[in-house]
Amino acid sequence: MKRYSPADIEPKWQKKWTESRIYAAEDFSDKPKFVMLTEFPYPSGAGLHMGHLREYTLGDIIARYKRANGYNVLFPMGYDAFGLPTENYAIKNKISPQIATDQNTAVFRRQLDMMGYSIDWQRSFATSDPDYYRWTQWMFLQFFEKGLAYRDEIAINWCPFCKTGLANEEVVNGRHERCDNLVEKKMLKQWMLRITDYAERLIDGLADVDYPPRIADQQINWIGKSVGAEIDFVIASENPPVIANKTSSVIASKQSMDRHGDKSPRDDKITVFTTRPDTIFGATFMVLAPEHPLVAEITTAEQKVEVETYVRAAQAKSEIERQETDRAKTGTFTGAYAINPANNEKIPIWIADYVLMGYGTGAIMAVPAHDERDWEFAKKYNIPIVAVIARDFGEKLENSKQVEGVVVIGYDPTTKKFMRLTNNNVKSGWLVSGGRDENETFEEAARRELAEEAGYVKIEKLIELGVPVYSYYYNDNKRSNRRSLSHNFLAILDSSQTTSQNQETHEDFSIIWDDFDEIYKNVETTEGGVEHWLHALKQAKVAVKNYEKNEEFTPEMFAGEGIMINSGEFDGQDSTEAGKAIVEWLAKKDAARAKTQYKLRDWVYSRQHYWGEPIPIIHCEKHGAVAVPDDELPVELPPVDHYEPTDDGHSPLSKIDSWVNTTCPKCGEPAKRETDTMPNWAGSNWYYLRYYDAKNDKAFASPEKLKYWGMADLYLGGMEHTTLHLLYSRFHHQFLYDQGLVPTPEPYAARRGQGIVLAADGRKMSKSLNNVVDPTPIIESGYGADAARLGVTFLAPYDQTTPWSPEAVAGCYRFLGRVWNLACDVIASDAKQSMDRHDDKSPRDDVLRILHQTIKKVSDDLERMNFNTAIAALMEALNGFSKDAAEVDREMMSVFVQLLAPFAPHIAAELYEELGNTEPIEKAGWPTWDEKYLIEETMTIAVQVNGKLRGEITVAADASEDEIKTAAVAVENVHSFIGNKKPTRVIYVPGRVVNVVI
RNA sequence: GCGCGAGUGGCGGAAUUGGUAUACGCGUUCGACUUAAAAUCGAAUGGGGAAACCUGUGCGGGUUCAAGUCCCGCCUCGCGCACCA
Repeated sequence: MKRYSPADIEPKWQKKWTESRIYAAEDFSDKPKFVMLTEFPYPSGAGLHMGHLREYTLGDIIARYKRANGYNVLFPMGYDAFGLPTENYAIKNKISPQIATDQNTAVFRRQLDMMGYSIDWQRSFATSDPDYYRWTQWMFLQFFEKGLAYRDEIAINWCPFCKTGLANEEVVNGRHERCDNLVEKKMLKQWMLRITDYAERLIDGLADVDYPPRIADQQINWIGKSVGAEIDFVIASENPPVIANKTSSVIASKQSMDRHGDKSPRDDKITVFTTRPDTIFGATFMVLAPEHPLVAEITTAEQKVEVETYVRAAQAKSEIERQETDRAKTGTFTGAYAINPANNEKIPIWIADYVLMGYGTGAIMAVPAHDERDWEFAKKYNIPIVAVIARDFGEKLENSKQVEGVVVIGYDPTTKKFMRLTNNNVKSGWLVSGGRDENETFEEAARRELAEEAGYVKIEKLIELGVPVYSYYYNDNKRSNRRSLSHNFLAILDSSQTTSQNQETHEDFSIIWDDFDEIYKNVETTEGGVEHWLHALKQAKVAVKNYEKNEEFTPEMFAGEGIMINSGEFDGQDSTEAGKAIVEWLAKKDAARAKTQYKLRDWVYSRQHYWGEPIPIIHCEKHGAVAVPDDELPVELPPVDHYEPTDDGHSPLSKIDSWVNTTCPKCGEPAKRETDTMPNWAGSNWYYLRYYDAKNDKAFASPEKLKYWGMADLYLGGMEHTTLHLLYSRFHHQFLYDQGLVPTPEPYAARRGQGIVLAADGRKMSKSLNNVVDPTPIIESGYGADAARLGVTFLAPYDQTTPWSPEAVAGCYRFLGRVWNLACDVIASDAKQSMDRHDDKSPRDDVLRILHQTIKKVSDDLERMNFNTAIAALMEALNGFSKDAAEVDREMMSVFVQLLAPFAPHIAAELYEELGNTEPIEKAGWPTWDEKYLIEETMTIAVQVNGKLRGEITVAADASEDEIKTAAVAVENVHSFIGNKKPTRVIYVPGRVVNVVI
């Protein structure tokens, strides 16, 4: 035979496969079915890239492996053809998008064929085929009829470069994910899909499918579920709102002028959404988003100019600017007040751009003690901070009796040292602390304890260290559990009193003065729960710093759960429980209701472009938006002279009067067609279903075939689609399921994301960096498709982002050349009819063992999708074979080639035939291993002394544990390490290692 | 800031339940073949050391006869989200 030459054998086999249709999937086959779905390509002008190569090669490996294992495999392919890139390509090259699509899909088809993929091409289509998008439009009308497709005029994301509206998911860091241009806000009347109705289902459905955690987490995160409550705050009536005049158009609205005059107090309320109703007693102000409709109504005359200025400034800020999180908080007071429904306190209403109109109600109750943003804001504008949740330290103890007390940290400003008490044990110490007596304030208790325990009475300044804390302990004397509410104080001592006086009650205590780090460490060594002391010390450190800078001490912000304080009847309750109780309590007064919020927004479904599915709606003056009747579908794209998008928010279709003007399907009166088209994602929402019945012209697919094929068993795709296509198509499918149109609640049984192939320099491949590697030239340069397939698979685990390595393909090519040469040798010699040779430990046994080990390893690795290590195992096997090449016969070589076939199908098919097999390799099934060939006569065991490797022993496979241990100790090197010491233990791990412990 | 993941030779990466760290490939060095080069084949290859041996999986501790793997505390990088109340 000749040398290995992929250029000769690959096209030959590709032609055979196409002609024999050997990879066609069979509807209703008796075999178990397996749908291997890969994301279909967007047929851009650039052709197949490395990402495609990796994804489709992985898909093909699995498809071929499953087929060999007896599955009826559907491995389909289509084209996601509608959308901006094709339109831009067409405009640039002055051809129609249809022609551009035809040209590009032809290129893709040729390139995919070159790779030898086992695709069932009978079922292929492009989403821009009218036969296909007829059903895309039909499905849109199902949403429309159920009220899940609706029109709304809202401020949407607008890409000024692409001149189209975008969905939320298409905006990444304020930029359009496709063209990377900054996105603007624009008011447009848009078609929307009510994906928010499915928010809960989209989360719940993840429990029933096999997605990697990072994908499921990312979707859950994006949906952004928050459980909380809506609470109404009545606007205080003694501040009559000013009537805005006509010139102040920024905040004046017609509505506000109309509504002023006759309003009941109940109407004048601001509804907020909060996840922390438990903190409501600490709501010391409210904040409205600058765009909030009530801003104009409530602003007082004195504040009008300031508020208008602020609102204007907020509007002028770009989305990017408003999203910068490290920006200092800004805002302005409206002059109005609201009543906190929990405690009837009058609290000021501010506006600030850290509150977003697009989430919740666009208004918040601000609780500065327990929310970082509110805390920053309150600090800046000197708004009171009221703590209503106390930190809860240590483990909760049952049946605790509540006690109250103080902790006092003494500080000497002259020496800058902190005080601790101790007795004989100098290592540890404690802080001044004690219970509060009846009729005594906490501050009085603090002064008394400091005097009694430490003997200090002159205090320059006593500072309460923020929020009181709870801690738990067991009281030895009373033999019961205690829960202690402790107020913490920093006592800045008066420098005129340099030594302790009056130390009456506890003369056995002595005082130690420490630097902060020391006292922190020494208190820490005290037995028992001192967490709350450490917390108090940290607070004291901050307070000292403030004191030295002559600043007020601002209590810390605490956003966690804890115990209720300053909250009326709810005091002492656990905040989690109290939150629910407060909502119920307010609900009885009709001032609150439980509410779940999602970050997910409804899906902006309109695009102002030519190359997409026309939205099949007719606008009639009498009947409004009317669905195009089913028998008139598809609404085909009319030919146009200019495809360029316009700036006015309308698609080029709007310019074709003959197309736009039609009649109303309901009344026959003149009417106009909708001129917006659907987004790129519309076609990919359901394409997998079309593969099940691609030629059907009565339905998008027949119920029988939908039922037979069911869910896609494995869906391989890019991580970048997790919150785009993957989320959208799950929503779309769930809706179809609810209408009884598909038999499964989820579209994909399992999802895996392949990693990105970076350029060899470790950066992303991009035209601008000029580091793009195309797969096709690699094949054409002589390495061939098989080497390219091996190369991209061998690089790294399939789901890992990794740099491309041209040398890896060269290495794989060498490997295939060696496989080829070995097979040639086997065929040429042909002498070894030596199946019967069974000497002990013959070379033939070695070769057989290697073969069966490899069958096992490759099978296991393929099941776990460890493709790179499966290839390594094949390489190892070849290395082993090469050592005893004379022992390898045709049968063994055929099995090896079968194992190679999913990865490198062309060379495998060729060699399988050359090795004398009459049936094609596709009919050969998958090899199985026999355990009896795996058994070795001897085994090598490592010998350690105290866990360090000191030698090796080779023993018979059936040697007893005692024999092995004896042999291990006898090893000369081991012996020298043991010397005359006696081993205390000898540990034997079967088949692995002996460890001698001395 | 929040969520997820990862740190192992010169490089990509291996390592079932804790059990001989660096499989496999690339690169490098030496050798064979050759007039020569390429291709191919063979050998070596974590670091230090002549060797015995020491040392070594991001850093610091811990558990264990034994730690890349488990626990505690950090650091760095990547991805996603980000003023979401």
